[in-house]
Amino acid sequence: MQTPSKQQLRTQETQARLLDAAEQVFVSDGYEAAQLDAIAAKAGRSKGAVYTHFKSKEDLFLVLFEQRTRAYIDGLIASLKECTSRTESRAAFRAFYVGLEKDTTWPILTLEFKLFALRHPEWKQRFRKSFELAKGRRGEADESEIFGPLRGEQKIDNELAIVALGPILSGLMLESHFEPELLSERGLRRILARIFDALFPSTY
Amino acid sequence: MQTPSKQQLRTQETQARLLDAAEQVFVSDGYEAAQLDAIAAKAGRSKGAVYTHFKSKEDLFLVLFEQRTRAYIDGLIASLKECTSRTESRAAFRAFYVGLEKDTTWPILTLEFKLFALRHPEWKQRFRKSFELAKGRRGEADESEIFGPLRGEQKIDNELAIVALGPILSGLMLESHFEPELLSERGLRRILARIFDALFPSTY
DNA sequence: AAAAAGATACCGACCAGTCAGTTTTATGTC
DNA sequence: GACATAAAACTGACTGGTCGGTATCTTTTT
Repeated sequence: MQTPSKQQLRTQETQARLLDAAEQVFVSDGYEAAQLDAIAAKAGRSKGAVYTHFKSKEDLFLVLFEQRTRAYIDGLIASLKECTSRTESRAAFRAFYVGLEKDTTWPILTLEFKLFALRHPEWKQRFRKSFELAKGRRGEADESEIFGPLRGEQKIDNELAIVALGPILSGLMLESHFEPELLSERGLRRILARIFDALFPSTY
Repeated sequence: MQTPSKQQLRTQETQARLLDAAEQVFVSDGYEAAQLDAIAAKAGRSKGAVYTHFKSKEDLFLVLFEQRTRAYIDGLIASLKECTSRTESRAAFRAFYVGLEKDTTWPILTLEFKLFALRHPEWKQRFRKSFELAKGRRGEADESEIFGPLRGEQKIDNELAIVALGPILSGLMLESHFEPELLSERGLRRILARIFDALFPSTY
């Protein structure tokens, strides 16, 4: 891998800036209300720059989705790779999930992505691609069978639990804005931990 | 209470039609993308009619929120009122909550409401009013102390659990569109039941 | 006859997307 | 190295469609 040219660096820099700015604006205003001018300004660029790097507002949003989903999965995989025993894996998974309560952006962003996908069936295919990529990589990591060798109902419950974690976090995160005392950082951690332990009993 | 005049009936009819149409369009398109023309058309009225009954698009949305929140709480209270024992109350609450998985509109609508409130702090006051009304009525119903006489940590965990239920349902409902096999109606019921039982143990 | 509900045509602000022109980087050639 | 030329990144002004809101007129109810 050779050192990137000045132009490649420039491109990377601008794209990263635009994606970061887009993330902020999409989360705080929502996809529809988000303005490309605002995103560009926050990135220290002009709207024209957006269009040299992305095909459209929708494309920018989808690339952001793909990029962030990959990063999220990478983080999860990384924290699982090091584990050697099943108990260790479970603890790492639990810590990763419960620790997400500190990130106020990601849970809302995923909500926005899913609402968008729901309402733009023409992009569903592209979303599915990322979902399945993520699923595949999680599957790989799960070769070690973190939760088990499971069969029948147990296996289904486990899969159910895995797909449920993210949405539950998103829902709670959003609610925390309206119940700041109860769903404080501490409260969130507490209830997330309870839910995790209920969905993933430490012994089967 | 005297029989309503023809005009009052007309008004009620139109408002109900507009609110029903608004609910559908807001859910399927999202607040920002929803068009008043579309809402009016779906209600068999014109945009002008919207403005004889509501101050603005925002007002329509907020009235819808207030109306639906009241209806939701009414439903919950009604199913609790009949109970005489604590076990009965718990079962009724559980059935009510787990049964919500059949309603695909309400969970998404609440998401939309909360995202709106998050992004329009100028309306936060009006939202809070409805939230507190709902909370108050739930408190009344809870005079029978459905979940027990609780103290300390237990009491906090119980309150946490109560506010968590709704958002969890919303998150899962949204996710079910992307995991239709796992989060089928049956799958949803199953995981909702598990979560409920974990958050509200039948014995303390 | 007057007041309320509703329809329709219209306006103006807003904003995604475009385009012509400028700056920056890459690729030569001597 | 200096200089020319092309290509890519970027800017800023502009445009055209969209849609919340309004004003005027018609219909229904009192």
